Amino acid sequence: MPFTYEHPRAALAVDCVIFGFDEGGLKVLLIRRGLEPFQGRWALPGGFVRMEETTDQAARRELREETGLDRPFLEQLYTFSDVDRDPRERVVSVAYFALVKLSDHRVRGASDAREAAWHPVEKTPPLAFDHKKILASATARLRGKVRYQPIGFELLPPRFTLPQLQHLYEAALERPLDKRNFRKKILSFGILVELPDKEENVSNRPAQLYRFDKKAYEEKVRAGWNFEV
Amino acid sequence: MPFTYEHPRAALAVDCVIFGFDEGGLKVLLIRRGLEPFQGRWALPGGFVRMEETTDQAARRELREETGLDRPFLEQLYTFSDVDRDPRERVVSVAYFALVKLSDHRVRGASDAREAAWHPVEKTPPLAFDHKKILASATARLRGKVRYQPIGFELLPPRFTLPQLQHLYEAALERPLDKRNFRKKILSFGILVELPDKEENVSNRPAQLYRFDKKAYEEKVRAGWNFEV
DNA sequence: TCAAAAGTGTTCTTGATACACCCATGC
DNA sequence: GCATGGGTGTATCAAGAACACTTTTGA
Repeated sequence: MPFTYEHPRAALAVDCVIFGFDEGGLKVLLIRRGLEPFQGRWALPGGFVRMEETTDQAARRELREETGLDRPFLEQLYTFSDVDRDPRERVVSVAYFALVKLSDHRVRGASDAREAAWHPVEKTPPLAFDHKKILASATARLRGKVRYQPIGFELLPPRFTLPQLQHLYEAALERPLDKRNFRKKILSFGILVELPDKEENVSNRPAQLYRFDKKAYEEKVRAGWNFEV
Repeated sequence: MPFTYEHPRAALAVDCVIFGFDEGGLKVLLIRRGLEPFQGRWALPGGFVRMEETTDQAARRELREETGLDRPFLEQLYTFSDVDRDPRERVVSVAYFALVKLSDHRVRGASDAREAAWHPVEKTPPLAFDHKKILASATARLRGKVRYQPIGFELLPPRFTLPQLQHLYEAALERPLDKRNFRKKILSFGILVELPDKEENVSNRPAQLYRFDKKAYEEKVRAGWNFEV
């Protein structure tokens, strides 16, 4: 129910599309709503913006509350303002786009009052509000972004293999990539460091482990490099 | 001065970065403020979002009020929410990015109470609020967008020459382009129609006039074409 | 020894870049 | 006839795409 105003104003909220990645592919973090409207439905984590914080700060706060992570990759996505997107009253929502390492993070889940879970991006349950639209917009952004910015490293654990990275790219771009060309390209960027170890406990040839060289990456960004895949 | 609320809420505004192009280069439409704060300073055209309209509709309304144009190219840019971006009270602004044909349009200018004028993008006067930041964000978007979407046609008159188009690209990308390679590339897209006429009243060889073939363009977008310059 | 996934080079094709001279017009 | 900007083609180089076999491990 709306508050009473001298002149009514829209409420301002943030919603976060939080992507993760594991063997099962791209995942998005959803919360099951405990209250009306849309009670019992899954929704993007979000909440109202406080008077003393920016929308960025609000998104970061939500993200910390839901995932416990402090410095995730986070950027503003788009502002959704359909007049009736919330049945209670006018709520304008600034959507954010976040990438987290599933390895870092265990969802708070049932310990909290709310139920939270990772869902495969390509088959989410019905969502509350206009969150289906927001999610579609976020996956489009992910697909676009992955092509020219090496954001894959935000989603993978600190030590990862090239096949893992390739699967991530294939999931984001929704098309298969040639193994040899992919390796050639990625390694040519010079932002991966080969580690002394290999994958363990696999029943096939173990893959080489790498880590992302953030320093080298930032150098090359400054030097105007282009990381188009 | 803020209204009185049970719980205070931010006000919601839109600001429009409206680009035009003529012989002098890229221009942006600015309004000189008649009221405090920032009285007398130049600012981006904008205003508050009404309860019964989306931010898109509010931006379109502002644009129509300032330029008289009805169907300009318009897209959402970014939402600016710094707590003290407006000295009066908390105002969150959704910025929009618009392209108009200067040929279509004469600024309402002094007829209105407000003074409005086109300023060269690369040397604008000091701006009110955080509008310098918004403008910088818009020019970055323009530079990025021009590379893969033929938005040049939104800024040029219905009939234009290839040298005009090239100058526009050079202004947006802030670097010179090779004439022959540019023509080859642009014509290869197959979205320009050669008109029967040539430029007039020039003291040199008159340039061929073209028009943009919107139908062909939309066909090719559907077919998955790529218009990277 | 078999199954499963990792790793490795070369060829071909395509698109990007670099570059210099003649042409049409107004004055 | 001269100054001004418009218009044209080719050769070189770099990057992207296609493609098949050998290697390492656990079972």
